[in-house]
Amino acid sequence: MIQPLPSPLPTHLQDLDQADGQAGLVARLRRCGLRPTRQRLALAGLLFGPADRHVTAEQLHTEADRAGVRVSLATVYNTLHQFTDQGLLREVVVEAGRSYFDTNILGHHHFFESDTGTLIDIPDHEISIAGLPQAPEGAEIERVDLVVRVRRRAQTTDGGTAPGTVQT
Amino acid sequence: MIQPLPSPLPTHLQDLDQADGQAGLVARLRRCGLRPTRQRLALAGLLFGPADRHVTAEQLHTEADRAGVRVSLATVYNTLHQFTDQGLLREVVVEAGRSYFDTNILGHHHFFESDTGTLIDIPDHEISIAGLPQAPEGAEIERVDLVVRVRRRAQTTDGGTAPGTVQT
DNA sequence: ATTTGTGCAAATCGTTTGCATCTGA
DNA sequence: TCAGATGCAAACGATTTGCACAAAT
Repeated sequence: MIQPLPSPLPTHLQDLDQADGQAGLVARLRRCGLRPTRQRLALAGLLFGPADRHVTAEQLHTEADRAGVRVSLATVYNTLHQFTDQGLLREVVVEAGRSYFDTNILGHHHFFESDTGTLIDIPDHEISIAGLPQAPEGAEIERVDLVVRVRRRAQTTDGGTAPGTVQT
Repeated sequence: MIQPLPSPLPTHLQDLDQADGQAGLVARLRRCGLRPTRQRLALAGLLFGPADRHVTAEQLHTEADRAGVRVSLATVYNTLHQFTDQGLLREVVVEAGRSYFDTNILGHHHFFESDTGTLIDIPDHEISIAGLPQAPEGAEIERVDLVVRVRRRAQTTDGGTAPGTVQT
C-alpha cells in the first residue's frame, strides 16, 4: 500500500505474478542463478505482485512475518541485494539512512513525500530532461534519477529561492 | 578539491570569502543567530571559500584536523546541520549511508561518480525538466533533485534497458 | 554429498544524544 | 553571569558479517 499510481509492468515480470503462482517465481529465480528457497520465494511473492512497490528491508521483513513466513532480517537484506544485483529490483536512495527497493525496473522517477517516507512513481515518459551536459572525462552515464520532494502543505523555515527551477 | 566546475556564487555568499576574511564570516553567522565560535568560524572558513564544495561530515572533520583546528565530530555534525537549517548549506542524498553537504545553495543538480563518491555540480540553467506531473493531492513541491550517476568506463552486469531516458 | 542459503548474534558505520565543562556576549 | 556551545563517550538505527546449522541439487 505504497503505490497510488498504477504503473505499467515490464512484460517479463508480469508472467510471474499470481497468474502463474509459484511456478513462475521458481523459474525466474532459476534464470537468475538463485536457488528457489522457501524464503526467496516468499519474498519474491510479496514483492512481485500486480502493482509496483517500494519497500525498505524492514517493511518487507514485517510483511513476511505477517504473512506467516519466518525470514530473518539478514536474509531479507541479502535477498534484496541479490534481487537487485540480478536486475529484479532497483535501489532508490532518497533518505540519508534508509534504502528503498523498487520493483519497477524501468526508467522512471519519483515523488518522495518527506513527511511519510512514501515514494510514488513518475512514469519516465511523462518527463523529459533536456540539456544534460556530457558526463565528466572518461565517465559514462549509468543512471539518471529525478526525485521530487513534496510535503503536505505548510512551508516551514527555509528562507530563500525556490530550490529547483522547473518548467512544466 | 572536489569541484572541477567553477560555478557562480550567490552574491550574499561571496562577501564572506577570503576577501573579507573572518570579519565577513562573523557577520554572516551573527545574521543567522549563530554565535561565531572558534569552531564554527573554522568550519565556515573551510566551507565557504571561492569554490563550491561538497563535503561529508567525516571529510570536513579531517580537514579541520589537518588545518590544526580541534573540532569534535559531533560538533561538525551539529554545525553542518545548523548551517543547513539556516540555509547556508544544502544537504544532498546520493548514497545510502552518507550525507553530503553542498555549499551551493542555488537550484542545481549533480553528477555523482559512484566509484569515487565525488559530486559535481550541474548548473540549473543548463538543464530543463519538462512534463513534471502535479504533486500528489494536497502536497507541494519542496525541491527537485536530479542525480546523474556516472561510472568510469566498463559496464558490469546490469542487463537491461538504459535506466533513464534522457534527451540531450 | 556438495554446495548454497539461512539465522542468529555480534560487529560496523554513520549519525545523534546526554551531560559535564567551557566560552562568548 | 549565563545562555548557548563544545567534547566526549555512550546510544542509536540501519546494514553487514562470521559462523554453525539447514536445505536444495
